[in-house]
Order: sequence, then C-alpha cells, then structure tokens
Amino acid sequence: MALHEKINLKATLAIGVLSKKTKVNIETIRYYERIGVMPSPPRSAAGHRIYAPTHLRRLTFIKRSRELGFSLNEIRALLELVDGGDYTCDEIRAATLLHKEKILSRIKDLQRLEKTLTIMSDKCAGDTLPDCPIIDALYTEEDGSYSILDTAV
Amino acid sequence: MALHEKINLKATLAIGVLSKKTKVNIETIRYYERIGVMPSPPRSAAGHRIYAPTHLRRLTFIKRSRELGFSLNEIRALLELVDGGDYTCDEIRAATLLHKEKILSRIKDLQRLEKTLTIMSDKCAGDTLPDCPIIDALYTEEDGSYSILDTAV
DNA sequence: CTAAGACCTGTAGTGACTACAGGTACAAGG
DNA sequence: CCTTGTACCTGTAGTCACTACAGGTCTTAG
Repeated sequence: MALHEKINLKATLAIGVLSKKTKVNIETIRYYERIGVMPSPPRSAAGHRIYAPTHLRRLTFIKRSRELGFSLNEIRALLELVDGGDYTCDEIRAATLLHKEKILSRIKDLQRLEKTLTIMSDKCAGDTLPDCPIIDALYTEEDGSYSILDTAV
Repeated sequence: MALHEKINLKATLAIGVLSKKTKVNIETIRYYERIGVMPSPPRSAAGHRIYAPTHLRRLTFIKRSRELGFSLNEIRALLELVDGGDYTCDEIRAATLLHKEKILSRIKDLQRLEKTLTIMSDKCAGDTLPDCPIIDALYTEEDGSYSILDTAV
C-alpha cells in the first residue's frame, strides 16, 4: 500500500465514524442505503463501506430533514431536486410551506384532542369509587368528525 | 331453525353491520380479535362471527380511545381495569392526565418544528435561482437537542 | 340455478427504523 | 503465535396499527 493511497484515504470515514458524527444509527445508515436514499459507497478490500465527505453532507441533510418532520419519501423528492441541480428557491420554499401546513394541521388535531381530554378529566370527581365519567364517555360514540389516526410525524 | 332461536339472534350483529355501526374496518375488527383487544365472538354454523351488543360497546370504547390518541397497549390496560371492575375514578383520571401530558409535549415538539420551518422559509428569497438558504440549512447540523422522531400519535 | 355479495383464513405490505444471529477482518497484548 | 476485543458484514425478523390482497366458502335474491 503506497503512500499516495494513504493520502487518498485521509478524508474517508468508516460507517462507525459516520454514525458518530451524524448521530445516525449504523443500522439506519445501512437501511438508508438499502432503500436508496443514501448511495452505495465504495468498499475496502475486506468489504467495509468507505464514506467520503459528500456522504457526510448527504446524511446530515437527511437527518436534519427527518428532524423537521419530512418523511423519507419527501426527502427522496428533495434530494432528487438537489441532485438534479435543477431546483429553484421557489420550489423548495413551496415544499417547505406545504410541509408546514401539514404540521399546523397536526397541531390543531392534537389541540382538539387535548381539549377533549381536559374536559373529560374535569368531569371526573377523582374519588375512589369504581364509577367514572371518563369511562362512560369512552363508551359513547362521538361526532367522529375528526380523526387523529394516521397523522404520525 | 325454531322461532325462539330467531328471537335470540334479534340483537346480534354480523361483522359487516358492526363495522358500519362503529365505522371500524372489518379487517381491523378481525385484527383486534387476533391481538386480543376484542374477544372471540361465537360463530354461526358456517363459521361467521356473531356479535352481541356488548361487543358493540367494547369496539366503540376502543375506537373512541384510539381517536383520543391512546395506543392499543394503553387501551388494553384501560380495558383490563374496566373488565376487572376494580378501577377507581382516580386511576382513570391519572391515566387520562398522563396521556394529556404526552399530547402536550407532542404539541410543543411540533410547534418548535413549525417555528423552524417558518424561519427557514422566511430566509428564502423565493426566486427562480437555483440557490436556496433552506437547502443550505438542511445541510447544516443543528443543535439536535430535540427530536420529533418516534413521537407518533 | 346462478350470480352477487358477505364472510372466512392466512399472508404480505406499509414506514422508519431496531435488534438480533451468525459470520469475517484486523489490531493490540500476552 | 494465539487470544481477545472491536468493528464491520449479511440477512432476517420484530415493532405499531393497520390495510390489502388471494383464494376460498356461505348466503340470499332473482
């Protein structure tokens, strides 16, 4: 192994190092590769993944976007735009605002929920009797005009 | 099939009827039975499930609790209390308030998220140039003190 | 008698991971 | 030289709360 090869390896990262730097689980990194949001990196002779700074940047992007509540599919779409280089600031802002709207409606759902829970527990005498208005309420079909189901982050 | 048998069947429901009354999917009802939150109902000669009004009540309870953001495991625990009949109003209220706290912290997470998204899109000129501060921000590791991951409803 | 519809079981897919089991590679210490 | 420890590898299965088939049986109306 010649010196110049060592120099080339200087800026590379093993998966464990990448994991620590990004605080993304090793298994998650491999998962991202499997589903194609991270590219397959080159391998060492022993088959170990060798990451370059570009991978670090990309994984940071993915992690940050996940933290902001984007789904992996949304991130995939964002990355395609970015990879293609044919995006405009307008497009990205539109996607961000759309996402913000989703978050806002999720907040509203949860606030309605919280209100209902408050009302229910306020009705409750909170004594040691086996009779509870909360339980009664749960047995009663409500309006059902809202559903918080399938509104995961 | 004698008359008295028909009378006994009067108040029973087929799975499709139960599904329509509760607005819970047929497949979901069977799923609830499989995981044990709904009891296995008696069957007709042909093997069809025959539900009684108690099943309707129980499924309503489950649906309503799900709408209020309780997980099936939490519902299982609630149902055990109710089934045992040894619950007090206090216990139920405590569970409800605990759940409310979870919802509140989820709301806070989402509000922080929303704020960040607002700040990011405000920075954006929104023009047709392929250069976007949002993208730049996504490539940048932030504090990371909060994570919205694994905070599904 | 036939066709539509409701029901049955069992399995696989979703999203975004996480957790193994069982194996290989490689460096440092005895 | 051997052992020990660590980091890596693949592949599969589990999580949650469903949903969606495939491929069958049963019931009911015309």
